[in-house]
Amino acid sequence: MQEANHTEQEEREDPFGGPPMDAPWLGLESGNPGTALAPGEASAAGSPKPQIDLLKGLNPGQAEACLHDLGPLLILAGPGSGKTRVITRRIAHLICERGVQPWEILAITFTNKAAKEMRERVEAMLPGISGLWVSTFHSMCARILRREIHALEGYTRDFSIYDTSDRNTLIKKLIKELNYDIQQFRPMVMGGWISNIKNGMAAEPGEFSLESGEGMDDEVFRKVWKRYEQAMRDNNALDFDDLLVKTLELFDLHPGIRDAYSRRFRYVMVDEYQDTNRVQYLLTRHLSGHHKNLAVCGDPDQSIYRWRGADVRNILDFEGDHASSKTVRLEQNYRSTATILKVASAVIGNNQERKEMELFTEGDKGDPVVVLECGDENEEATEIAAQCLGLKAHGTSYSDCAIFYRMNFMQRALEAGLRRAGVPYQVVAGLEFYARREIRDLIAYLRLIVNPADDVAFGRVVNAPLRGVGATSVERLTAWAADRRVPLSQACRSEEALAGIRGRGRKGLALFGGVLNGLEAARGASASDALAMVLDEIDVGRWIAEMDDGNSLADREANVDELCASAEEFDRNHPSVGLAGFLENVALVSDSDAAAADGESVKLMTLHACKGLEFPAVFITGLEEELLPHTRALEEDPVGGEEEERRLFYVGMTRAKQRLTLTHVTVRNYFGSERWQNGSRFLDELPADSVEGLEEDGEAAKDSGNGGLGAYEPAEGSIEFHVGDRVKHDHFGVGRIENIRGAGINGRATVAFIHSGTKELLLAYANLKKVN
DNA sequence: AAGGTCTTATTTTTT
DNA sequence: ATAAGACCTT
Repeated sequence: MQEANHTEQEEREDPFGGPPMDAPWLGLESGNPGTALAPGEASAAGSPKPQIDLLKGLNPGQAEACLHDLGPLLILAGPGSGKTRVITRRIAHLICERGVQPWEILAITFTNKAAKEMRERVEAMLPGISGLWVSTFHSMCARILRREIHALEGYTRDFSIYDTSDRNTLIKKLIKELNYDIQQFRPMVMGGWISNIKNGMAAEPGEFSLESGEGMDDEVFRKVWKRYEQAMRDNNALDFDDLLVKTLELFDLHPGIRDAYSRRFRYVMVDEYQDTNRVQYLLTRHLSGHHKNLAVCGDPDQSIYRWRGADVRNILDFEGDHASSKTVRLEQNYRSTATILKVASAVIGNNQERKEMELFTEGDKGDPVVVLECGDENEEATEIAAQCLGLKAHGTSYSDCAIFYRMNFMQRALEAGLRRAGVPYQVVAGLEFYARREIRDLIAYLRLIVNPADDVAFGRVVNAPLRGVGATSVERLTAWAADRRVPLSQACRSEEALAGIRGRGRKGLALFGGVLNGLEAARGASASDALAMVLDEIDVGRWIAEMDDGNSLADREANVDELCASAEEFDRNHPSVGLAGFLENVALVSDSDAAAADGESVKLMTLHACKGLEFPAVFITGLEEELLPHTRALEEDPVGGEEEERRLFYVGMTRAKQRLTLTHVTVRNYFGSERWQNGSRFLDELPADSVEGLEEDGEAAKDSGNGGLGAYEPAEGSIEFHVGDRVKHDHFGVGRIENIRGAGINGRATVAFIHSGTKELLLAYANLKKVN
């Protein structure tokens, strides 16, 4: 529109109307609005003074990366090499020593959690700083689009952001409308393809060979895809991939807009660069295109999201891609023992597609890595639980322990084992708050307020609470609305549309129309006010009382309260941003870091979820063929798949600071049936001299049981206890065994202590001694 | 429009 | 084994 006329004009005003940013939707920006220094003040006062000496404690490589000024920079950062430190110090250095203004720096991370951490660390060094952009690709794009999307045909700044499930809902509807069988053409699969294409995994839909291999499927797919794109436009909605793709489109179509951004960002930094996909690569290129001061940081060996479109080549080819780029290797590790590092390095050394790295540490050698073979997954769980108890007894906190697994189903047996042993645990990641039904419905109401064209949101709530509006009524309404190219939220308030619908459905739709009318007033309201209006309008109390999912009313009430609280908090932190900002926050900022409110508990997570974390004691379970390398990864691509699985294993191992234990079982229960498991090929890659409990050449080299290290071998089974024995316990004193149940590692004795009462103790840890 | 039965698929997950 | 979802019945 106006932009089209502008494009030839090279100069364009700063898209932000001058620093600092005027719409800190997502808290992307450092500095909170209340205390932020106006940029004028900052420059008038000269460069801000850092709280610490910015180069203090940095090793030569770190310092070099930190001091790098102009031109492309590749930071190859091994695990535990202090890369976040380097990035944050470099930001501070640019601002303090080189006179760079905060708003001239863009730092991109992969998760909101990482962005938050980075922002906090910069703020700690430079209190009061404001205007710095630290954000994820998605948040950044959402922010750019809110400002610029009117330049793209068919969208307004009130666009909705669809998550994966919204996307699938829409695709399902479209497949049905096209009269295809959703059993044959699964919405999820179709959605996945669309996403893959957008992420640049395939340039054209035709390049996808579909499983059934028939040309028909390809045609169906194209039709659905096309229809989907149209529907998204009609709904004024963008999915996660669109956020990036549309921004790219915007830059391609409107060089003036692109230039305004790339001029503004004198320095661009991208963290976890090994996980960028094609679209992110192109965005990065555009944004850093003017000044060419692009610094990327990452580790090819930790690229584990290929299945999601990440392309390691982006980092592997960085040097070839950017003439005169400088490369810094961060190879000193500050996390793990020398032994763990040696083992991990040996394994990853088997990968071909990588950059050679020589990790080293000045730390201790530490204990050998322990390999444990267990009978089945229950024994595996019990064994690990036992080790956790043992570690605890020796002064390690439960929160210092973490258990990783390749697949989620393995979580169950582990949980059960920990519960049996009384070890407190916490599953990291888990189900998100916003995935709950009542929350999703309320969000859909809010979305509908901001973006009346959002038919998916409409479909979600038109009959929630129940108004007697069924599939037939909605279909009728949809047909009417489609003819007139009008959104459902408008159609349901049209007399004419309702005339074509009979009975309960008509009444319900009219009722819903009334609700929407009542919510008109919420349009310009703050998040919490709008939410309050929704709650009032739909009579929440009755609604959640009638709801019949597996959850208790109290849970649902608590969830609603929590949503209210988070809306209020958002309003407090972002005054004058309003409802649209809150919705964006909800869509893009999953509150997984809020769930990480740890405590004294062992952490359970998938190998993917462990990236970026560290723990003194790490257990990696399921080192078995088919599982770690996972069969499906190998099927897709035997070589690349194996390498990616090896990287996954490497990421897991390098989380460990002190102790690393690897477990595998002989029989594992898979979806109901038992499966015999062979040890993982990766076990053969462990250097024997640094590992304990490894089978030698297939012979079951059973435990040589030498104590000393990680395995707190429970009393070695050497001491036999019987009912009636007098025993001594370090803490409880002397007592008599009343009962024994279970055997081996599970053995528990009920002991009546003279001074401490009767206790049931796990023989494995109680460290009981016989006394006469 | 709701309830009951049957089928089906179950890597990894952020945004 | 299990759970979610689709289909069919009332």
